[in-house]
Amino acid sequence: MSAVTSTVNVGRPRAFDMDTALEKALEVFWRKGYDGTSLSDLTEAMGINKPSLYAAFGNKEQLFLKAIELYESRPCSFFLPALEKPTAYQVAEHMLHGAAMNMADSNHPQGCVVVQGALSCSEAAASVKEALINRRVEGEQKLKVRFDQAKTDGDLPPDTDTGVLARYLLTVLQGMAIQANNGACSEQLRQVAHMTLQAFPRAG
Amino acid sequence: MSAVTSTVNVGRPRAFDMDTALEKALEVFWRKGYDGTSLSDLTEAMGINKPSLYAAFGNKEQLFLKAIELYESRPCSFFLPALEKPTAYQVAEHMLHGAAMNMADSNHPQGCVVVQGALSCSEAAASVKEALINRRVEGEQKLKVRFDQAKTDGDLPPDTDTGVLARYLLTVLQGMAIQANNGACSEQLRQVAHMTLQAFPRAG
DNA sequence: AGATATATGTACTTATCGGTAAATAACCCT
DNA sequence: AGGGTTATTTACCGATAAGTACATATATCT
Repeated sequence: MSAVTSTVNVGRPRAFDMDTALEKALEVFWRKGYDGTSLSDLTEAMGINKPSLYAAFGNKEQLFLKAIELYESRPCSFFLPALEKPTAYQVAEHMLHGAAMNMADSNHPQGCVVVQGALSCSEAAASVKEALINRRVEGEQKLKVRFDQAKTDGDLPPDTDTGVLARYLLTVLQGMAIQANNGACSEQLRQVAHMTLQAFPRAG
Repeated sequence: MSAVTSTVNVGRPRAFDMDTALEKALEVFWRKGYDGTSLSDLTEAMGINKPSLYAAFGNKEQLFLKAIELYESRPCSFFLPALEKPTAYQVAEHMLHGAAMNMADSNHPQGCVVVQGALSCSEAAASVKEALINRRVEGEQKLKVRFDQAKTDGDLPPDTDTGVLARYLLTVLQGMAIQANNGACSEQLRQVAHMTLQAFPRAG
C-alpha cells in the first residue's frame, strides 16, 4: 500500500473530462456571476449530473474557485505575461492592449470574471467575493513590485509613486471590464488604452 | 369626480414612509446586488411586510428600478452636477473628485449601484442589467455632448475626439467603483483621479 | 353611523435552491 | 469469475425563493 493517495486507475472511470467541464463552468460563472448561477445552470452546461459535480469539484463555492484558478492560468490570460515585458511602459502597454483584445472577445463572456463574478452579492457568496478582492489586490501589488523594479532599472523616473501608478492602471483595466459589459468593442477599448498611456511617465 | 386618478386621503393610510423605505431598499440592492438580494432582505431592511412592498412598489424588479432612480437623483449624486462646470477640465475634475469622495464613503455601501447592481446576473435579472447598461451608456453620451460643447467653447483642442475622452473618463469612474469595493479609501481614489487628469487635454 | 376604500399581518402557494442517499454500472486486480 | 473501488443515475431532502389570498384594521366620505 502506497503512502500517497492512490491515483491508479481503480474503480469506474470518469465519463467526462474535468478540464473541459471546468471550462464550461467558468463560462457560466463569468456570464451570470456566482449568485446568478444555479447548480442546474452548471450541470446543464457541463453535461453532468449533480452528484458527479459534487464528487469531482466539492461544491458550488469550490467549483467557482477552481474556475477562477483556471481563468487566471489560461493561455489567453494577459496579466502575468505582461509583467515580463522589459520596461514599465511596455508592461502597461501590453496589459492594456491585452485587456482591450480579451475583454471584448465575443468567443466568451465579456469583461473579467475576477471583477464581475461576485462584486455585489449575497451573504452566501461573501467568501468568494473576498477571494476575488484578494486576487485583484494581489494583482495590483504584483504590478507595484514590477514598477519598483522598473524604477531601479531606470525606466521610470525616480520620484514615481509606483503604488499610485499601479492603482491607476488597475483602475482603468477594471473599468474596461465594465465597458466591455456595456458592449464596447476591442477598438473602443484600445482607444481608452491609448489615452491611459498619455498619463504614463516616460523613461526618466 | 376628478378626471385624474384620485390621490385624496381615502382608505387606510400607509403606515410607513415610501421615500425612507426606498432608501433602505437602495442600500440593500447596492450592497448585495439584484440577484443577491432576497425579498426577506428587503422587507427586513424596509421594516414592512411583503404585501405592503408589493402594493407600494409593484415587485422586486420595479422596486429596484425605483431605487436606481432615487440613487441618481439624490443630493449627494455627483455626475449630473459636474456637467454644469464651466470648462471640460473642471467637469472631469469635479466628476473624478466627486467619485473619489462618494464611492469610498463609509456611510453607505462602497462603489456605485449602477455599476455593480447587476453586472453579471441570472436570466431573471437580464432586464435590470439592460436598464443599468443603458444608464451607463447614456451617462457616457451626456458627457460626450458636454465635451462637444467644450470644443465649440474653445476649452478643448479642436482635434479632440470627444467620444474617446468621455469613454476614457467613464472607464476610470467605473474602475473606481471596483477599487472602492476592493477597499480603497477616498485618498487613494483621489490619487487615481489626479493621474487620470494627466491624460486630459488642456485648453487649446 | 354606515358605506367605501386602502393598508396590514398571517399564512399560504408553487418553484427552485444547494446538497445528498442509495442503488446500479463500469472499471482494475487477483 | 469474483471482490474491491469509484462513477453515474434517479430520486429525494429541508430551506428558501418570489409572489399572493384572505381576513382584519384604519382611514375618509356621505
